[in-house]
Amino acid sequence: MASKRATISDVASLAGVSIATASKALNGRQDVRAATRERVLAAAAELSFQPNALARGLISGQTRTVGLLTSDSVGRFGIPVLLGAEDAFGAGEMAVLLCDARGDAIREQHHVRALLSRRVDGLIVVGESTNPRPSVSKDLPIPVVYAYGPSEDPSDVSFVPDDVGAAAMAVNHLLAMGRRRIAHITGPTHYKATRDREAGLHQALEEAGVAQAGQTLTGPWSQRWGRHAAEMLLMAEPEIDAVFCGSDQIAAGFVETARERGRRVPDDIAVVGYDNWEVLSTETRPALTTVDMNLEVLGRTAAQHLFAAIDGKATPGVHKMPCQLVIRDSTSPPGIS
Amino acid sequence: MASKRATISDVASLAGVSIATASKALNGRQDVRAATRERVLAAAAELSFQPNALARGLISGQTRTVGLLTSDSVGRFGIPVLLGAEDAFGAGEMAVLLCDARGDAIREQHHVRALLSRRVDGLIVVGESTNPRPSVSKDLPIPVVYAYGPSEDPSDVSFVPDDVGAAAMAVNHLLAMGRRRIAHITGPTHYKATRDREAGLHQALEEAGVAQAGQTLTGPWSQRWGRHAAEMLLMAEPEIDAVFCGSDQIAAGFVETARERGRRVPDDIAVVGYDNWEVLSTETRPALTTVDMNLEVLGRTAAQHLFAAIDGKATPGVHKMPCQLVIRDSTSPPGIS
DNA sequence: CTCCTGGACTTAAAGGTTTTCGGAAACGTA
DNA sequence: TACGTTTCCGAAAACCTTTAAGTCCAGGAG
Repeated sequence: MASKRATISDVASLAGVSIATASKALNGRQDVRAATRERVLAAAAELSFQPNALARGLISGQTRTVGLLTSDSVGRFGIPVLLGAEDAFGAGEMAVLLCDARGDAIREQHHVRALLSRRVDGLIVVGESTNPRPSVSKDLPIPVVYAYGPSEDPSDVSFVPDDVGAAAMAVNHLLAMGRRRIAHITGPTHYKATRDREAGLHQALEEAGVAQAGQTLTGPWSQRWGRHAAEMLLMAEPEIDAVFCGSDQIAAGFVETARERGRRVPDDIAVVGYDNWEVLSTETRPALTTVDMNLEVLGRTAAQHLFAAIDGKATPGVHKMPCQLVIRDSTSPPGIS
Repeated sequence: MASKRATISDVASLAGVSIATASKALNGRQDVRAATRERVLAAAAELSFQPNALARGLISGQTRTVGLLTSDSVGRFGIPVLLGAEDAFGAGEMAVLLCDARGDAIREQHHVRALLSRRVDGLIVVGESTNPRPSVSKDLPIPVVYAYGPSEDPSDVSFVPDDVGAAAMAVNHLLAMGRRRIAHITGPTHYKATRDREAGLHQALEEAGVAQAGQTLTGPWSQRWGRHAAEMLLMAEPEIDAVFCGSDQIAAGFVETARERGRRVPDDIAVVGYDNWEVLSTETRPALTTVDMNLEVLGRTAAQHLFAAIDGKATPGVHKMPCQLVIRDSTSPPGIS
């Protein structure tokens, strides 16, 4: 459609100057008379000139592009991290090259090579869970930052949510609301998230000198499991006054069954979820108090840190990012709701 | 960390040949003796040579990169489309440059310019709703394909779900199950999706010579609205035996309230949702029969079409992609469930 | 008058790869 | 021996931009 794209030499000849002068004028550098600059700018506008980023990158060695390598395309957790990162980059003039390895190590290596070949300035690897994952490759010529799923190698840079702290915060909230018989329903134990959140629960209970009500119940991350666990729990420990759930899905299931069994939430039993998955947490009745991992902030922070690393200053290690407790009706004091 | 990256001239001198020969050997072209090729390949492997995609793109004019421009980062609908596209590209050697305009036209133009400057080979624009949107720009030197949200300009290429057909299919399913008093609860009328789905409903009812039960109820796309509408509907039209809902959220709300009001689903009232948002459609009781828009397929198709357009053969117009009815328990015949 | 200074502009190299074309060697034929 | 053909390889241009270095000129100082 559009005729051949204009190059800087087209602009230069239209303005009647040399290529070098055109370049200087366009980049706002010294040694160009104001009138000349005007002429060049006018010519560039007329030809709607766009500098070729490839040629520019070839010279400078900087492409102003980063790779974003994700393992779980469809994942609930990868997306916000990705958005946060894209946000941080978009503010400047960075671009994001998106790759999805679908959890396959071979494909991941393939993508890393492709990104290297495209001379990206850095790499963000976002995991599908907070379980540590193999380092993407030992000696890459570019900095790498891990988000959500940390690297196994402690000399890499990783950003993860502070699950332990968040769980403790959630449980402390329940304690502050006067609850003392707190049960725990959560996900599979092969998730580090599960173990971390349980650790946070125990830590908070221990500090307060309160015993956990019943055993921790582990199962899949599903609403169905929340309902099933609710039945078991209400049978085994009928006197509980609070439940800390490992996810909003589990919490939603618990709330539903508790209602059906005639337990009032929050009056009889307070419930805290995890993830702040809005379609669940705001639509249950009552709306769920829940932990928000601030994943967009995490992604943005990871991206900003990648900038720093590109500029030379990296701080290795696993950085724990604070989470936030979103307080809604499911933990209101009795009589308020 | 890693020493300076190897160039083809490093490979050539290590193999003891000229740059031209090295290039030919690496690209598997003629006019190279087998033994020479071996030597070059060995040298490349030893230096772990990666051809510089920038230099390559500069010459060929093809970057093997496409831009993916989305308006609603966080959107439920953009994501699967994006994944499908990424999938189609990843199969070849294409890379995806991701941009999020956050629904801002200015930012969108900015991103288009940046992508053009990076010399992408094509552009996919994914919309946040099926409402037609302004064409991204009149005369772009590269092909553009619109996915989910079509362009206002009929000479552009757009791929959208066939909402009319899908709604008709859903209603025909209800009719086939023997339902005759079918009501409709849906979203805001300023969504084309709402209007299309209602059109499909009417088309199917008319063909069958059946009248709609009550007025169409429109409100927000929320579970809350589903509950509210359910109360109104069960009051106004107590004899309905089926409801076609404009989204799974609305359907989930309806089902919940219907249960509470003592109506059995599906025995008394069959329910069909829309979107197949699994966290809702499979976790309601009973699980929802619902329309799956096959958005990943749509995204993949759009990407494949973009390939074709890059190679010169585009077929303008709005292409309606078929949807699929996922049948679950919420529409089983009475007595089966 | 010469020399110097500094501004405004141009020339040319560099960056890494692909590709065209020409060259050289080896071989067969007359 | 002279010539044509085939096979393999290398020199150099091209892609587009940035930048270091160089040219040219006017004007001021000595």
